[in-house]
Amino acid sequence: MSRGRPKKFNNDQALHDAMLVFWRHGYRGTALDDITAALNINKPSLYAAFGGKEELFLQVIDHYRAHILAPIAKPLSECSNLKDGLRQYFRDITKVVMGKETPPGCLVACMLAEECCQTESIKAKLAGAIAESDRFFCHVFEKHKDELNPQITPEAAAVLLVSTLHGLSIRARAGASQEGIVSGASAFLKVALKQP
Amino acid sequence: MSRGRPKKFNNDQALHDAMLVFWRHGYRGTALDDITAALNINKPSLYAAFGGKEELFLQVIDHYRAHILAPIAKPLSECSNLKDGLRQYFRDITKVVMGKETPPGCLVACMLAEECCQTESIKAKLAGAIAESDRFFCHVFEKHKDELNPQITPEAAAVLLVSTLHGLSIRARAGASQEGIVSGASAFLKVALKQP
DNA sequence: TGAATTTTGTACTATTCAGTATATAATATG
DNA sequence: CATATTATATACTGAATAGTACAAAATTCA
Repeated sequence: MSRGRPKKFNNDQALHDAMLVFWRHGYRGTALDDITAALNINKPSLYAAFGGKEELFLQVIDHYRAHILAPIAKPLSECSNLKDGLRQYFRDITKVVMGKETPPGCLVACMLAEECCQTESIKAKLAGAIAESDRFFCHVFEKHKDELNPQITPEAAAVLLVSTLHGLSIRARAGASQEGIVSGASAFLKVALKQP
Repeated sequence: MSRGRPKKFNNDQALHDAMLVFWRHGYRGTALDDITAALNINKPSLYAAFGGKEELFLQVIDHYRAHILAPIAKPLSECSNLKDGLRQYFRDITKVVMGKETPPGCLVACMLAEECCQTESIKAKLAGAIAESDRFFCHVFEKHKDELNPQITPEAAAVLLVSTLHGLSIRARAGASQEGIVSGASAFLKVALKQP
């Protein structure tokens, strides 16, 4: 064990809990005291571990992408059949968007709407996350181009998919029913894939 | 003329200017001092005319819907041809979403992402705005059902359209290029309408 | 055991912000 | 002209908030 008084919290768990607070209350709507209360730690500990509010938030976004988005995306990148792969993906991602186990909506989308015009580093990080989502889905659609509606390119389909999910996030944020979210998601599936 | 000292500002113009401030900086990100500075009035005047921050914001949303959204929607509700009507609508609405003359994104969508879990009255007002958009587009699609992709119902098409625009708002908020926004919008048009 | 080291806990500071009290200015009416 | 009335301007208050100073606690190592 290293020297000095032992830490009473785990950095990764703390990041996860902080994520949930930001996710629910937004960046501006979250006070650092809300976070220290949720994590049951003190402010100096928070600052020592993560830096100030802005730096903490940037790390929260990384955590979100690695621990919430990536596991859902992985099966899609490995699927042999686009239709089934997307179905599974939408099942998983709408569960997140609807906010049954986590706060509603996509964290990236919601925080971007709020904070984009305020803090440049946050805008850049969130914009980067969207760009990577675009690239990911574009790659998936290129790989399965034969299953795509021939009216649209893989690039456009990726933008449409990501935008649809972000729009559904807004809707979930408004308290939309499960039906509303699912109907939007399945509408995308129906029109974006080539019909047999 | 009425008795007493005359007002130095016009309520509607003030609402418009306040809208622009909220639109750019968000609800939490806007200080009342930002608004009084932009309108060149004092806080007691603001309170006398509109009430506190929350009440002012609710009126700003009404103003936005009446003066930004409604004029764009009107031609669509009167068009005889869905394809051309939607094309015109997307031309107009993407101009707003891209934020050339106004701040980027849809005000309703962006403020909902930010403030939904905080202030119940604001959430209700914004959720109501989305519900009305849904109804509007659903009505339009029902009227022109013959032009719609038969894979989807008018209800689902309306949810998909509104969600797509909200998602593109997020994207615009991230600083997306005009191409990115337009490609998403035209992708919707290509897949949502019946192909000739 | 005692010094060095790292984290924790408490208390504090400076700033920002929503909302208000009070006084003053400008107009209409009698 | 005097009074009532309405709006403006300045200054203030109390609460919240990001960030920090400093001392106490807990651990390792010599």
